[in-house]
Amino acid sequence: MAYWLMKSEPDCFSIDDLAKRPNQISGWDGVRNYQVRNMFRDEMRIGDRAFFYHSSCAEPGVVGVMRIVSNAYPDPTQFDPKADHYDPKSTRENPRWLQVDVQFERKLDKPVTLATLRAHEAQLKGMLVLARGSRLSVTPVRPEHWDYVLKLAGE
DNA sequence: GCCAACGTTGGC
DNA sequence: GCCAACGTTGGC
Repeated sequence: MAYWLMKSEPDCFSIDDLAKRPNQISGWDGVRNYQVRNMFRDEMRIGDRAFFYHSSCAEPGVVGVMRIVSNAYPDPTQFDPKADHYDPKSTRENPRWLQVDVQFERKLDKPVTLATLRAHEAQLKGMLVLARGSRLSVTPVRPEHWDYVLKLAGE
């Protein structure tokens, strides 16, 4: 089983939004980055765990844990002219963008803010979300980093 | 709102 | 294939 970190702007889709979905499952749609698409397709597997990370907000950081519950499949929003992430160059015969389904597992008792992560940079050396200029919305997390972040959350 | 960093596009 | 222009991300 692999570990991941997945960013979302809480104004757009927060961990509480995920927890309120039927069965607490949602498609992780809207990804329009080839590296992330390839990770969905080639590396992510059902049963993997992911941190839910709130970005572009007052307190960016890790706020909860979720589970990957589907394989990669075409993101339907790419075909919808009214959707924010509509891609006119993508077709149903040859879809360009993929998504996976995620299921809410739990919120952290104590969210781990970006500032806290940075304060522990020595122990989290190599964690991609801390890398300078890192903009990927989905990144792999090493098991030792996963455990350490949970420790920072008081677990 | 600013701006650094980075990805994508498209002319050549 | 190069690279300038442009768009996006995301912390601050």
